[in-house]
Amino acid sequence: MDTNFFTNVYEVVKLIPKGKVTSYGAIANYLGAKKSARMVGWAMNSSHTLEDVPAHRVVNRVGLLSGKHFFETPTKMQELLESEGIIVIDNQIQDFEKVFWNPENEL
DNA sequence: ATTCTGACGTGGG
DNA sequence: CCCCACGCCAGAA
Repeated sequence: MDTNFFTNVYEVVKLIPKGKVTSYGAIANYLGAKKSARMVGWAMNSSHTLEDVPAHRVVNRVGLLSGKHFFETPTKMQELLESEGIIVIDNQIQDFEKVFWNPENEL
Protein backbone atom coordinates (compact mmCIF):
# COMPACT_ATOMS: atom_id res chain seq x y z
CA MET A 1 0.00 0.00 0.00
CA ASP A 2 1.31 3.43 -0.79
CA THR A 3 -0.01 5.03 2.36
CA ASN A 4 1.56 2.24 4.38
CA PHE A 5 4.99 3.54 3.52
CA PHE A 6 4.23 6.86 5.18
CA THR A 7 2.64 5.14 8.16
CA ASN A 8 5.63 2.87 8.47
CA VAL A 9 7.91 5.88 8.55
CA TYR A 10 5.86 7.43 11.32
CA GLU A 11 6.00 4.23 13.35
CA VAL A 12 9.77 4.06 13.10
CA VAL A 13 10.22 7.73 13.97
CA LYS A 14 7.96 7.33 16.98
CA LEU A 15 10.19 4.52 18.19
CA ILE A 16 13.28 6.71 18.21
CA PRO A 17 14.45 6.87 21.84
CA LYS A 18 14.75 10.24 23.53
CA GLY A 19 18.19 11.69 23.09
CA LYS A 20 18.76 9.70 19.92
CA VAL A 21 18.48 10.56 16.25
CA THR A 22 18.38 8.74 12.94
CA SER A 23 18.70 9.53 9.29
CA TYR A 24 16.25 9.47 6.41
CA GLY A 25 18.37 6.93 4.61
CA ALA A 26 18.43 4.62 7.63
CA ILE A 27 14.65 4.64 7.79
CA ALA A 28 14.35 4.18 4.05
CA ASN A 29 16.78 1.30 4.22
CA TYR A 30 14.82 -0.28 7.05
CA LEU A 31 11.67 -0.03 4.98
CA GLY A 32 13.47 -1.67 2.08
CA ALA A 33 13.59 1.45 -0.08
CA LYS A 34 17.02 2.81 0.65
CA LYS A 35 17.09 4.59 -2.67
CA SER A 36 13.94 6.46 -1.79
CA ALA A 37 15.28 8.35 1.16
CA ARG A 38 13.66 11.47 -0.23
CA MET A 39 10.25 9.92 0.30
CA VAL A 40 11.03 9.59 3.97
CA GLY A 41 11.57 13.30 4.18
CA TRP A 42 8.43 13.84 2.17
CA ALA A 43 6.56 11.60 4.60
CA MET A 44 7.76 13.76 7.45
CA ASN A 45 6.40 16.77 5.69
CA SER A 46 2.93 15.29 6.05
CA SER A 47 3.71 14.22 9.59
CA HIS A 48 4.71 17.70 10.67
CA THR A 49 1.09 18.16 11.75
CA LEU A 50 1.23 15.01 13.87
CA GLU A 51 2.54 15.50 17.38
CA ASP A 52 3.40 11.86 17.86
CA VAL A 53 6.10 12.04 15.25
CA PRO A 54 9.31 13.63 16.58
CA ALA A 55 10.57 14.83 13.22
CA HIS A 56 13.31 16.77 14.98
CA ARG A 57 15.02 13.44 15.69
CA VAL A 58 15.39 12.76 12.00
CA VAL A 59 18.28 14.33 10.13
CA ASN A 60 20.24 13.66 6.99
CA ARG A 61 23.15 11.24 6.77
CA VAL A 62 25.64 13.83 7.95
CA GLY A 63 23.69 14.73 11.07
CA LEU A 64 22.71 18.07 9.61
CA LEU A 65 19.36 19.61 10.56
CA SER A 66 18.25 19.89 6.98
CA GLY A 67 14.57 20.09 7.86
CA LYS A 68 14.72 22.71 10.57
CA HIS A 69 13.35 25.25 8.15
CA PHE A 70 10.09 23.30 8.01
CA PHE A 71 9.41 23.66 11.72
CA GLU A 72 7.36 26.37 13.34
CA THR A 73 10.58 28.25 13.90
CA PRO A 74 14.00 27.48 12.41
CA THR A 75 15.41 27.21 15.91
CA LYS A 76 12.69 24.94 17.26
CA MET A 77 14.31 21.77 15.99
CA GLN A 78 17.69 22.57 17.52
CA GLU A 79 16.13 23.51 20.84
CA LEU A 80 14.15 20.29 20.96
CA LEU A 81 17.27 18.25 20.27
CA GLU A 82 19.33 20.15 22.82
CA SER A 83 16.59 19.70 25.40
CA GLU A 84 17.05 15.97 24.89
CA GLY A 85 20.77 16.12 25.51
CA ILE A 86 21.89 16.33 21.91
CA ILE A 87 24.48 18.97 21.13
CA VAL A 88 23.82 20.94 17.99
CA ILE A 89 26.25 23.48 16.60
CA ASP A 90 25.57 25.36 13.39
CA ASN A 91 22.76 22.96 12.43
CA GLN A 92 25.23 20.13 12.85
CA ILE A 93 24.72 17.40 15.46
CA GLN A 94 27.83 16.83 17.52
CA ASP A 95 28.84 13.22 18.23
CA PHE A 96 26.38 12.17 15.58
CA GLU A 97 27.64 8.60 15.61
CA LYS A 98 27.06 8.37 19.35
CA VAL A 99 23.47 9.58 19.29
CA PHE A 100 22.67 7.81 16.05
CA TRP A 101 19.88 5.26 16.37
CA ASN A 102 19.77 2.66 13.64
CA PRO A 103 16.30 1.05 13.18
CA GLU A 104 17.78 -2.11 11.73
CA ASN A 105 20.16 -2.46 14.63
CA GLU A 106 17.49 -1.97 17.29
CA LEU A 107 14.54 -3.53 15.54
C1' DA B 1 -0.07 14.94 -19.64
C1' DT B 2 4.51 17.28 -18.94
C1' DT B 3 8.03 19.50 -16.12
C1' DC B 4 10.34 20.80 -11.88
C1' DT B 5 11.49 20.54 -7.46
C1' DG B 6 12.54 18.43 -3.07
C1' DA B 7 13.44 17.19 5.08
C1' DC B 8 18.37 12.33 0.60
C1' DG B 9 22.13 9.32 -0.78
C1' DT B 10 25.80 7.54 -3.57
C1' DG B 11 29.25 7.87 -6.96
C1' DG B 12 32.44 10.01 -10.06
C1' DG B 13 35.71 13.82 -11.45
C1' DC C 1 38.60 17.36 0.00
C1' DC C 2 35.11 19.91 -2.83
C1' DC C 3 31.79 20.13 -6.64
C1' DC C 4 28.55 18.06 -9.96
C1' DA C 5 25.31 14.73 -11.76
C1' DC C 6 22.12 10.85 -11.43
C1' DG C 7 18.54 7.92 -9.28
C1' DC C 8 13.89 7.51 -6.75
C1' DC C 9 9.07 8.70 -5.94
C1' DA C 10 5.48 11.87 -5.01
C1' DG C 11 3.16 16.21 -5.16
C1' DA C 12 2.47 20.93 -7.05
C1' DA C 13 2.36 24.35 -11.01
